[in-house]
Amino acid sequence: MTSSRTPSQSTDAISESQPRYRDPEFSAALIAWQKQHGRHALPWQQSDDAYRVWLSEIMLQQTQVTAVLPYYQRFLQSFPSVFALAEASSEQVMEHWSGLGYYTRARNLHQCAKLVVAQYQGQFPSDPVLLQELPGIGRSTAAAISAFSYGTIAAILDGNVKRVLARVFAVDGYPGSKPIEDALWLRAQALLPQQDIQAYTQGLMDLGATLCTRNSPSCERCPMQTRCLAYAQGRTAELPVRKPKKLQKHKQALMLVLIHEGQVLLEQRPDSGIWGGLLSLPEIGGMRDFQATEVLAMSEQLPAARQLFGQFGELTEMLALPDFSHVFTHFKLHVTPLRASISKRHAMVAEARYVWTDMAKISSAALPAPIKTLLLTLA
DNA sequence: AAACCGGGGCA
DNA sequence: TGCCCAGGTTT
Repeated sequence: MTSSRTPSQSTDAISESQPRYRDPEFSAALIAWQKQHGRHALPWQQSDDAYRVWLSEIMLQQTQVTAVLPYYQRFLQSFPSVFALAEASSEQVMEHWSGLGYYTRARNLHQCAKLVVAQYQGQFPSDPVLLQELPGIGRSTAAAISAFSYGTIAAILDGNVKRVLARVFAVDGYPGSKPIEDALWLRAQALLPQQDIQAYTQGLMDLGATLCTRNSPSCERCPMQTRCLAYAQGRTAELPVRKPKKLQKHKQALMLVLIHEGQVLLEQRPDSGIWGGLLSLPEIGGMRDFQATEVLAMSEQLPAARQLFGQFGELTEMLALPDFSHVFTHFKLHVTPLRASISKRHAMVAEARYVWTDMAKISSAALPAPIKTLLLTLA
């Protein structure tokens, strides 16, 4: 089998096992640019103390530099070492994080400090593989910490770096997808310099944060301009490829509007789930997923509606009111309100979760906004 | 209103 | 293992 290999196959096999896309000029240009034009005055750049580097990297996840600055300073004052942080109470830590957002970061931070003290005598490991086992530290953050603190040559790949690489190498496809992300990690690793890893890593971050921005990048000042494929192809606006918008989920619900002598029938919703614990209109069949192209098959549900209404009075008429919809974070709810009239209200209410409520009190009742709006138009 | 985001958590 | 989410900010 080996003897049948063509020369080109052999070459491919070799290049597979070695870093591909090697390009020493890329790192050289980036390092030179960083030293001259990059950011050097940030507080966490004044030390290679792993504790400070780690703290800054965690704070900078999903948070901009300007927002982090005051928190970083205050945090260091109160917790000057990993030991101080490990010994602090959760309340103290959360207090200092309060306002930064993404509070699981703070919980992971505290837990991580305790682990570093317990497992590593307060010394953050220099091996990115070990760093990555700690809570709140992923592959990219581990590489950044070890590079800045110990000079370890390891690749980062955060959102800024993805954007830079996708543009410079005109990488098509959504960078969040597995194959594209894998390809970008390969690039990031192959491009690593043999020295100046701090300036290189900082340069990647600076370039993405200051010049190679999402919108209207400053290509005229970019050290990569002559080698940027997206620039050459006039595609900086379309690269990196945006996340494919996930198709909207739709749910439908049939809701009953039973109004009699100035009162409306409401139902207490379960504590969990949408509109948890609020009063709402009684619902038939629950909220069901449906395709946007489908038409609500209301006729199938009319018997159930008739039966429910019948518990509360002598049904005389039912008619569908106009549909309305309401957008939630994860789906769009389409509601068909079904209006009923009764000639006489039964004395007994079938279940305690149903309550007759004065229409005059609707505006001050704890109802979901779209339901309240509907009822107010009927009042 | 819609895109974006590193890591965690869960199918 | 791979996908999706929570919980924020920015455009």
